[in-house]
Amino acid sequence: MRPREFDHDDVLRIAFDQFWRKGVRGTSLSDIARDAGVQRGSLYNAFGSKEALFLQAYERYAGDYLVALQKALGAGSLRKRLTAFFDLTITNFRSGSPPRGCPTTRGLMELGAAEGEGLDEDARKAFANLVSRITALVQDALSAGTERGEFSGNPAVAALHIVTVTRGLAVLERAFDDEPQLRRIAAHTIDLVLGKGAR
Amino acid sequence: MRPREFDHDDVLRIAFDQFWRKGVRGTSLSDIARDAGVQRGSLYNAFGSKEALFLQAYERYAGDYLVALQKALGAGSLRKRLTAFFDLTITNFRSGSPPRGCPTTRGLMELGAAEGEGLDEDARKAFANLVSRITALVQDALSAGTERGEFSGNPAVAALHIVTVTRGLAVLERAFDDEPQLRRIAAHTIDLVLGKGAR
DNA sequence: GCATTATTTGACACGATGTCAAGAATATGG
DNA sequence: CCATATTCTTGACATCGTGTCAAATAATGC
Repeated sequence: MRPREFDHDDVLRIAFDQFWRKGVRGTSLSDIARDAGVQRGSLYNAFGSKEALFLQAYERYAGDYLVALQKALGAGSLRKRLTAFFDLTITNFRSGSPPRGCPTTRGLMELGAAEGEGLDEDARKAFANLVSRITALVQDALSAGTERGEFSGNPAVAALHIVTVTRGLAVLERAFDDEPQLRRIAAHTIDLVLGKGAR
Repeated sequence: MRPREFDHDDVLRIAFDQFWRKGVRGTSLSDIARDAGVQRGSLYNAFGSKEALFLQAYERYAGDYLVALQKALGAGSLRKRLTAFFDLTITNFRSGSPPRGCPTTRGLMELGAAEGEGLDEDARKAFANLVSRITALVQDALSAGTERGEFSGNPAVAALHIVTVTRGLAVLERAFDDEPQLRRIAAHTIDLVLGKGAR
């Protein structure tokens, strides 16, 4: 067995950074190989394909992201927790270098574009998995809020609605580049969910 | 002046159909040229680039779509109108051939992927324009509902929230392929907005 | 009829993905 | 301690897609 000459995780991080900055489509394996100081063929040997590499890089990121979400959703009043959740989401869209946006959502939409080709299905499942886990976190927070009387609806469908809004924000972000507007929508959503909206 | 040997609109329709079915990335100009019985070079001459062709094909479609939306949002009680709006949106995701989803959202996310390249900006504006027009339609419906006492919030931010949910649904659609779930989220959103939710 | 102008056509350059065979480096077994 | 097997690396190659260009072509206006 010949040992690998590069660090698996380093490459995933470098790849994710490139995908984030230039999009999946706009990033070539040559770019990543150059940045990582690895031969292009080695990447194919280690990861299989560009899509497979993206998925692995993305799952790495998703793990970190979920930890941060869990933290944001676990402290303070329900309103505070939801506010922190949206805040983290929106901040995440706009941190780092342009062109901004949600790497997950963008990547998924790009990958899913091709016609049923196997890995397409893997991408779908990976994303569905992340959405489900986020939804579960939100649902837990709402359930806890229910016990404390801060929320009195159906946590399951309410959580799904909230996650839907965050995905919608990821799309609007790319259209408007208007952070205050995103935050207004987020605040309005929280008001609606908690029933303290001006209606 | 030598006359064009193909019909401009026909090509836009054929192109949009291909983009819809295979995604922007998955469709080559050769595909479109073959389908349209036109030489690839002629497409470049007439439309400039793949992105420009997509944008034109997309604007064609957006026009039709807005007409349908206007119709859906103009009849009956506010609840009926919003229901028709979401219904049209979700049905639109799932009509036609796989891989389904919202052509607008998908296309935009794909196009925006590349790093600031000029046309990127055009795409952003085109999409922002569509979102703004949809939002205006929803806002009008809400305003009318306000006068009739069916709605008592801020139509501007409420409309934006509703449109955000539809964009979120477009994303979730690609992850779950679960129409009833989308409809549940839509119904819940309407309940929240109209204040008749179980909360 | 002729020049003008726009379209068509085919060839070309370039870059990206993915494959492959041959070479190189290490671990394992004798 | 050496030989072999196994894996990684490397560079070449095939294929496809975008976009450009010059030459050929076909109407239109004078």
